[in-house]
Amino acid sequence: MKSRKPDFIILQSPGIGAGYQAVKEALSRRRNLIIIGNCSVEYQGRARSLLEPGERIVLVKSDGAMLVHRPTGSEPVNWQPSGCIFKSTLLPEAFVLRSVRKNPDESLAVFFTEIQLVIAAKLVDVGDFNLHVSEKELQKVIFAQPSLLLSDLKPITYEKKIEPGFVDIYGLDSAGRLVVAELKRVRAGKAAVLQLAKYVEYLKGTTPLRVRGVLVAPQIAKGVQTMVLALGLEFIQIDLKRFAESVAGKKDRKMGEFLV
Amino acid sequence: MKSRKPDFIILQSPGIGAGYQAVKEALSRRRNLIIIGNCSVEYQGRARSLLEPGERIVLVKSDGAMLVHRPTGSEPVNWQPSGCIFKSTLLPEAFVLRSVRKNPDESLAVFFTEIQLVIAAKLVDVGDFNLHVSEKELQKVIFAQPSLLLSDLKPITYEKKIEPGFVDIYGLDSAGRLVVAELKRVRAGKAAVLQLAKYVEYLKGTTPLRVRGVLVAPQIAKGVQTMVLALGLEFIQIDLKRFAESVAGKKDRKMGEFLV
DNA sequence: TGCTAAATCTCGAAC
DNA sequence: GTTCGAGGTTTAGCA
Repeated sequence: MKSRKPDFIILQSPGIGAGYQAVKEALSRRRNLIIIGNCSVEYQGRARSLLEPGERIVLVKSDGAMLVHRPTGSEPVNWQPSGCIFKSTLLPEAFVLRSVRKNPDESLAVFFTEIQLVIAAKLVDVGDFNLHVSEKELQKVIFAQPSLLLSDLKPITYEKKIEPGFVDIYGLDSAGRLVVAELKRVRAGKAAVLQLAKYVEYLKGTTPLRVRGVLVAPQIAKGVQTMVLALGLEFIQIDLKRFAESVAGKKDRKMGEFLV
Repeated sequence: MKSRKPDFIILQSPGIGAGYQAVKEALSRRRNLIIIGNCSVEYQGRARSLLEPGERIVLVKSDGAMLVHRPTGSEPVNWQPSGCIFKSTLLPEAFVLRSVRKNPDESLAVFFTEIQLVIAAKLVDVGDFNLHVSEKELQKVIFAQPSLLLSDLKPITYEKKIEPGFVDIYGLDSAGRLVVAELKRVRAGKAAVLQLAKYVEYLKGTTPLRVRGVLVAPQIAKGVQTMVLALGLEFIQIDLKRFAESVAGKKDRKMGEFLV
């Protein structure tokens, strides 16, 4: 196991002057920065916000992204995306870290009156990230193996653009009907049914074929099943785990091809 | 200026054994935790993901929220919301931090093979957070001062539930017409117009009154103006800054009432 | 650049 | 607990 010499700067309770210097230095070196301290925060841009003083964790990433985290909650209370420009200022009683971007015009300012900790670190991270079984992957799997959905489905295309939106799966069944499938990775609700109905209605006006609207999801919200029937649509329940296995199988095959 | 004695534990390159001990201790004490180290990450739940090894910043908050941040990007690569249950395990070559929750059934596991830094901190943060000029605030301001929108508007209610959705503002004008206003804080697009049209069509079927559909936004997407006219609707441009001032005014008044 | 739809969306409120 | 809609949504994929 190879170990890397840590490239860290750690300052404990440096005071706002030394903290300011360390942050400025870290920003110019494009280090990852963690600042813990008492601060208030102002945001101005698409909206405005004001956060009264308190102890927070401020993350500044090497690409310029900035996050202000309170001690609880999974979401940052304030943030700025990557690609922003920083301005740090030392005032008599506070160190101000300001991040600005254009389009949209937004600015985030953190006023530190007390700094408990500054960490500047150079992190190396080139690991691959893979997320499986997105809706798009579902589309591809069903397109490649339509029998997983309907035994007699001959898919024509997926992600087909029609006037009201994008149809997930578009094909023909053995009875010559046009099949329009709306896929949901999560429980299908009213909105999904209405979307499908919209597609079906539109297509009825553009083709002489009979149109078959199929809602595909692992689950359907209660009460929505009756709506499906009332609108002359179908609901097909799928098992995401089975599809995940199909995705894995496809990936393995692809990897095998790559290795040949 | 009052200063608080920092309640910190800082461990630099503790090794996975000592790191494991420190993390376990910090979790049991409900501290905020920052772990920097080389790790791989597995997520399983609504989807699945696998993140290959690399150096990351892992945040664990006192309410059980957990975030895995790569050195770039404003969003965490993996996360788990607050209220999760942690299980930490020490393996021969890795320290595993696992967060589990039910409903939905999800688990996130971080495998540290190297720990560069562990910080456990007790943070105090009770500062108020105020976000101004949200869509809801717009509604309230217009409801309180309808003349900002239309000189002759008598609002009846806002956030009115009708069959196709929620009408932002609902009122009468001096000509006795039912006014339905759809508010957008950002540039209004096709979707906003269609939503408004849907509301107007629905209401025409439920009232003998004439119905006046008003789209309210700081800007309108190009080409959408013609659609507004074609559908017999109106577009009213507003200045968000003016409304922000009204919001501020309202807040001041409220604060004044509070102080009396 | 702009638009559309998805997201492990998250968050809150109403029912 | 479920559902529904908003969000400084963000993000990714195309036209």
